[in-house]
Amino acid sequence: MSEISTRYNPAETEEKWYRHWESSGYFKSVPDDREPFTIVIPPPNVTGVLHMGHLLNNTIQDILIRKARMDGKNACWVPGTDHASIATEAKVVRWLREEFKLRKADISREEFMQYAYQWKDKYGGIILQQLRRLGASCDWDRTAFTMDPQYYQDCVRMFVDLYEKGKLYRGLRMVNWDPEALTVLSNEEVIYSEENAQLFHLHYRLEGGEEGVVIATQRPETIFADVAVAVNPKDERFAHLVGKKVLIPLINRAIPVIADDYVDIEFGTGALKITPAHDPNDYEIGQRHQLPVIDILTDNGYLNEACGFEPLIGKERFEARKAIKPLLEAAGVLVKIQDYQTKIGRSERTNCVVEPKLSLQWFVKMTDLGAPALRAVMEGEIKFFPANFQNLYRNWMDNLRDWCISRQLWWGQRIPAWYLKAEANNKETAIFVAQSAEEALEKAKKATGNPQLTLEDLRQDEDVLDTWASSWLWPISVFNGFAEPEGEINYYYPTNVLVTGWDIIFFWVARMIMAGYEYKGERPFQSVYFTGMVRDKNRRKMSKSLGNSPDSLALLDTYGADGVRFGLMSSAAAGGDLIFDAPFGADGTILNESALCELGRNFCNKMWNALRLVKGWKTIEKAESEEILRKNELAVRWMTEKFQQTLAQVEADFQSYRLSEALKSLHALIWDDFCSWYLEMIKPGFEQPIDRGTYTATLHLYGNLLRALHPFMPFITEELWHQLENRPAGEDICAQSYPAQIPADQALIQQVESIKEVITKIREIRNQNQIKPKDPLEVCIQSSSSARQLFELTGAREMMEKMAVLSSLEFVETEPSNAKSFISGTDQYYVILNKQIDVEAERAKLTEELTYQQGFAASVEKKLSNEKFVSGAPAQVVENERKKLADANARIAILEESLRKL
RNA sequence: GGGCGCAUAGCUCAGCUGGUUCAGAGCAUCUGCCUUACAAGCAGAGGGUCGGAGGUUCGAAUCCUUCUGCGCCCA
Repeated sequence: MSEISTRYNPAETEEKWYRHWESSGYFKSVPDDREPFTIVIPPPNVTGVLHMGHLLNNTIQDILIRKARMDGKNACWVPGTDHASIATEAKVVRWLREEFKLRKADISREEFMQYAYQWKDKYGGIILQQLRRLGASCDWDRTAFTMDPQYYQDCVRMFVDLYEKGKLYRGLRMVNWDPEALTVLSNEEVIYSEENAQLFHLHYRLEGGEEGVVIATQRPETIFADVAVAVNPKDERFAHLVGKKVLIPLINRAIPVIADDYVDIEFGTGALKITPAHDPNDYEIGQRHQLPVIDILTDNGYLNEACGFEPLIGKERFEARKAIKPLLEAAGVLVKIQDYQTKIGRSERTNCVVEPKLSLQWFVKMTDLGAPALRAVMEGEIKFFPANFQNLYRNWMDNLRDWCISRQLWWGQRIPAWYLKAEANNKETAIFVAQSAEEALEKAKKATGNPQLTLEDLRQDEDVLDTWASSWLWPISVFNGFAEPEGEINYYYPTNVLVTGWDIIFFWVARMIMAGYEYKGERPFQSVYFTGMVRDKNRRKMSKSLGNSPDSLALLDTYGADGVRFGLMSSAAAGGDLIFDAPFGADGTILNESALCELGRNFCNKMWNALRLVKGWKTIEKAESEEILRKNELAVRWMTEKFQQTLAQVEADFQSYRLSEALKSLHALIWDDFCSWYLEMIKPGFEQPIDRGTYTATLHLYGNLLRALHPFMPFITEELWHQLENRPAGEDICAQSYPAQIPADQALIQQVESIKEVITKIREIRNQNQIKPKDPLEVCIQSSSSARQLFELTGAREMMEKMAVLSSLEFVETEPSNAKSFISGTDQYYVILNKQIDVEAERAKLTEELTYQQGFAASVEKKLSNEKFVSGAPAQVVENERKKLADANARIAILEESLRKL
């Protein structure tokens, strides 16, 4: 035994087993006659690295897929990566600058794409290697990428299809504009945070008079784009001004005063300048009142000619804000400046303040797409875990706005729309949306009636698709469902469950549901398991930029994949955030440590040492005595039933995706029931052998535990599975079936629980009286029918004698002297002590217990004497109460008797 | 401003359909053990008015109302 280390070494085993599993083809899936169980991975960014969120998310998927595999299903977990248009493009741009001293503007689109693919080939897919370290049992042959030629083609096909169905249009809309990256941003890419800002109070003079109105604005440089001043129609202060005109300071352009409910009477001065080109709300108000739009900013955020105020033309927006202040003061219109806090949106990538901008973009009409997607979730066709995410989902689906899917980037699927070169940029009237340039040309020839047109006369839209507008096709496209709708997608689709963070419920989950119904007429997945966010001790979301996230690979090194998986899962209820406990060092940097993962590592050690114990036993054919045999047989019976009891719980937990609960049940079963109780029950004396029957049964039980745990902790279970017994080739645990469920014998479990309770109470008395664990004790049992019944269970007496270390265990009619007593159930036990009992202390203890029992009995009696309870409550509940009362009364009788004798 | 959620032991959280598997787990704390698999361990213990108040019910941590204190999403 000395040759086996007392510590489990994950580094040695994990790589070995992963390689073995992969080369054995266990993770591969091809359609067959088994029931499929499909998961598509939420594709991580192709150039991303494994972070804590990935660890959690992919551990959950792996647990589900391994369980399904062991359940005999055709388990298929499709891995892949997302091209992550804006994030990757930003990285490529930086790489070009740093490695090649190139700016994006210096090279052609084609050259840029070549570099981008180079970058992708070099750094892409690292994360997929890292997922292997975690144990992820993906079918790697199916690895997909959202920019694969086939996937690209599906996006084009989708675009053309939506356009032809009238569900896609090109239009001028308010969008989030990043003036530095020069692209539209999705809402998700805009990070809002509280910042200090200033509220300028400006006086707008009434046309032809001195009176006027004071408005409050945070952006005085945009006054040149004002087209109105709005007040609330209920605001009496300004009622007389509505319909009149006021003059914009500095340029004295006249604009109307209008009334609109949007204006908050309480905020600022109650009067709001309306600047449709530079504020989304103002734009909507402008639309309502048919006001013009004056755009005074260039794409990179400089004031343009349209502002009509010479001194500021060509100034950057924030420069202009500084510059305008003295000018306003000089003009006598600056009433005051007020500091205040407001939410400012910045670009996730460039940290540049996002500019609302009116821009010509492609939009998907959401109303038609949203209806079936909302219905599916509300009617439970797609189930959410936890269910209350339905509310969040509905809230968003009820307020759908058209989806801007064009991005001014190169890295992505280029929008398949062509325009006539003869028409000016962004002024196109003729749009040809087609699968290819050639098709577009045909359409153009027809539409224009000009057969002389050539490809040279056409210009393709410069923009690419929003990343989500490709990833919403993921569950369909990874099975080539567009090109081969009758192919294997018919087998794998709809997928079984999607596992993802709730933060992308709108961006991805909702849209996949829409795409599913649009293109397959069917839900893309049966269930969605929402994971929580992994947060640090201060409840901040772990992120690279905050530097509060441990290095996930370092964690895997320190605790092993199983240790990390356990640490994450043991406290990650579905939807609940996970407060990860990695502490910070003195210098404020995150330490790659975790008490949670330590628990997982300790658990591995525990199982490892259980193996060392069991494998160290010598066996003999027959137990040395009948007593040992009876004890061991009871232990095996009990452990078998206990296993079944927990297994039923685990299966139920899997049904409702309560994976943390399932893991905790298995942890308790293995650590407490199996190691602390069962192994101690059957453990032979020092250097003593164990009977073969018990030994074989123990190996079998141990194997069952390993199989039940395997989905959660795949590596150590595989290692122990093979250490436990010599297995023929191919008998790997990951290809075993999950243990079969058989109803557990609850009565037997209850009887052994009673025995364990007595053992624990004897140990407690040992502790209190400083008796060494190995000193044998004499214990007497007050004779009663219930006590005799308990010990009629074969092996019960022997089990108690061993576990409590007793020299004798006898029934008595009268209380022995010099004994400490305790009550278990309704029976009294006496532990004989070779010393004088402190009578007063004993009396006090008994009296306290008696008082409690009497109070308890009284409360139960009161309940039972309530006619409404007896007639109203279910019979089982009433019966339970009667039993409680009877037991309490029995205990009271024992206590009173004991007190009398003292 | 609109919506959603949370409050249970010192900490982090379970607690599913209202009822003895209802007041739980892990960590932390305390006591005793280097016991022959494991000190990354073993045997025990203490600790809570389930945020406050009211209501429904035979019965409430659980359902309803309200207050307080915190999150989050959307505008």
